[in-house]
Amino acid sequence: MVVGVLVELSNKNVDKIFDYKVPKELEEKIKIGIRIIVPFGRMTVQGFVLEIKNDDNKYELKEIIEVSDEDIILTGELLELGKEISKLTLSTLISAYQTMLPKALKAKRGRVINKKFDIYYKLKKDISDEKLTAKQWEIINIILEKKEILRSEALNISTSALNTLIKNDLLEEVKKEHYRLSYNEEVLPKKELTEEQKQVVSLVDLERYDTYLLHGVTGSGKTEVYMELIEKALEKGKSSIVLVPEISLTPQMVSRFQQRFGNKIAAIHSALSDGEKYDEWRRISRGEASIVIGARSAIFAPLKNIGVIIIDEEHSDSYKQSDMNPRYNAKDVAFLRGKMHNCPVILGSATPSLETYARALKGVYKLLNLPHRVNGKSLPNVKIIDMNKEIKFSKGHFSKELLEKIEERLQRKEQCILLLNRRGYSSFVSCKNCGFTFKCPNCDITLTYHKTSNTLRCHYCGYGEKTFDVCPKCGEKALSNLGVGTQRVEEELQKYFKNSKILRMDYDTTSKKGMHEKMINAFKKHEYDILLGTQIVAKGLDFEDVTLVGVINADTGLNIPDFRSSENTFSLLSQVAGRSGRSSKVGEVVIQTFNPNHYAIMYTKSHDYIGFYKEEMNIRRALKYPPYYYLVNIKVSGKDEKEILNEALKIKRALQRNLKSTIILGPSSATIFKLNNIYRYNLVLKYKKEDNLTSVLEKIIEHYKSKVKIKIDIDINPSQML
DNA sequence: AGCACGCCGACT
DNA sequence: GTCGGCGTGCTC
Repeated sequence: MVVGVLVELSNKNVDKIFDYKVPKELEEKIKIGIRIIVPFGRMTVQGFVLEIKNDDNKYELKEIIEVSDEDIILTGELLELGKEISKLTLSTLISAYQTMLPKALKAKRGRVINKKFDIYYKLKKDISDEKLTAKQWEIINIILEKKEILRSEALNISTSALNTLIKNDLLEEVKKEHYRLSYNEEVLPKKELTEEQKQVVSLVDLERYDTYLLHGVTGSGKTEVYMELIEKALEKGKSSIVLVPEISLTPQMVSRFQQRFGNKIAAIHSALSDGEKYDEWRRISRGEASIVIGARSAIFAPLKNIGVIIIDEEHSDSYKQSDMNPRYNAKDVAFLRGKMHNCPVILGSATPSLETYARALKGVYKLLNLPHRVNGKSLPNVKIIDMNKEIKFSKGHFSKELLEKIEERLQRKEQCILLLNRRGYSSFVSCKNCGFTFKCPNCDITLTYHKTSNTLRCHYCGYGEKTFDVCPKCGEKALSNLGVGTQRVEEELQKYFKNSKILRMDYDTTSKKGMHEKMINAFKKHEYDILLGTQIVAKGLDFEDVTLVGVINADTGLNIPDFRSSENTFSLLSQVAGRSGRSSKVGEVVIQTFNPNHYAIMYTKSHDYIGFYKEEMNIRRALKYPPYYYLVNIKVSGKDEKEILNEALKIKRALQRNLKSTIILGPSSATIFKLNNIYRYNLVLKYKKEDNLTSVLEKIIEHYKSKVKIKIDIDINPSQML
């Protein structure tokens, strides 16, 4: 027997199948999709069996050393998906398979994560004639009652009694696999759907592949629609996948699914340990869990017979993996799986991405609308405050009006959410005398001030240094904090409202495991009056008593050098506005901005997605951006600045020679030009239709695959252009 | 990835 | 004359 093996090394040079002989005694363990260990060059590596073939002895083959698994890891569908992803993203096949699997199942040497077993004992024979001590009876009685006893429970009664029973051959050992996570089986009765929701559900055909866009305003009950569709699929014996942008940020969503579907769900999030992820994966693969909720990678859940795939907050850029290969989009994978399983894919959002909405208008996706909030509640009233006028009166970050409205809520014992948009802008230290700012010596990034540790830190490479008293450039004692940090705003806020309880939620306070959920629960229980935070507070939270949402600085996101900055700002503002007035009380939103006439802000005021869409589409058309054009980003990076630029220019010329209708921009230095002492140039391609694009890009990859000094990263349909 | 092969500069 | 620099190529 000969097997075709894909080895663990992610390198274009070994991105192919290597043949190995299988020793007779291992033959019966061999299946397509399991992992094996093979000698490779002078190394020993793990790999996946992708082919089983007959001995054709073309040349001397090495033998495989060991079979690593009992069960198949890569099933037929996953094998197929990996091939598609590798083609779509121009990445190695092995990198595609590796991203599809939990860490414990990746082909890799090192720490092995094992299944966990519980040991039980049951009776081996009739014990009626046996003479037993009191302690032994205690153990036996439990077995008689429950048929078996957990080893640890028996040990608790008496170690020696248990050992005697085992020695006398009365007990039989039973091993049962133990999952590291457990779910509550209890479910709550489901909510009755509104007419609008019922209508939407009825329009989805669960018997065939199609993509639907569920465009529902905040508070319109999209989640109820998802759950109904999942239930319908479940009735047909089918499973489902629900993707959420950042599952650790949406514990409320998970608990709602848990309450409806009990232990049929498997929630995969980054807070799980590797062992827990491994267990969840196997529960899914064995069909013990049929509803998978998770972030991007959950799209690869090894479910059989999928009935519906749901992508919530579909506009979120977290569905695109942009930091490493394969640079895939979970939405594309969802379409592939939808086709394979012949089931619908539902994209849900209050503010769909322009690409998605354009396709829905063209009829490529079916458009479903939920234009109203449930129970006849209206969207909150949005007030825009021009901070240009305000700045003369206030010294801090708050307008008079926002402060008054917060005060009102405090009086009425209602709650507020305040958003500090820190994206692309955080607190940095600069010299008032000479303008000097601290930058990272490895990256080209302004260092961020961290008050707790009194250090300046680089957010990209982690570099840190102690803060100075005097400016290192001019020697003046004129250093000051600029920019807005959540900590500073919190202090300011506390000064205005001495007796209020403020909860600050940002990356620093929520990075500890479980903290995020704890904070949300505490706020829900009204242990705090004001929730102040970054993006985190904008996402899908549902608090009854929140009647005011304040946006402290709506503008920062607009200044990011990315063609999607308006879209992202509109989306963020709309999302956070949607947190207000979700129950019986009327909600209000206050947006502070220095650009009160910017369309992204104006359309937020009128809750007018369509208006925003039309205006933004005009800009995209004029500037030749998606959805009118497709983009490809080619990153050329390396240690030698001149050499990198030269190579980038060479690539540009090669592209110009081979592509007819593509616009080629650059090379331009990346937004972060120097990162960890590596220089980066970007080439951007814009095209509508270019038949031989893939083959041209493949040639470039091929040409650079063995060059150590120059790295080429290609991102097709990039989510951001940084 | 890791390791050998191989072809040019400064030395016991 | 040799040691060792690392650029290039190969791994069933």
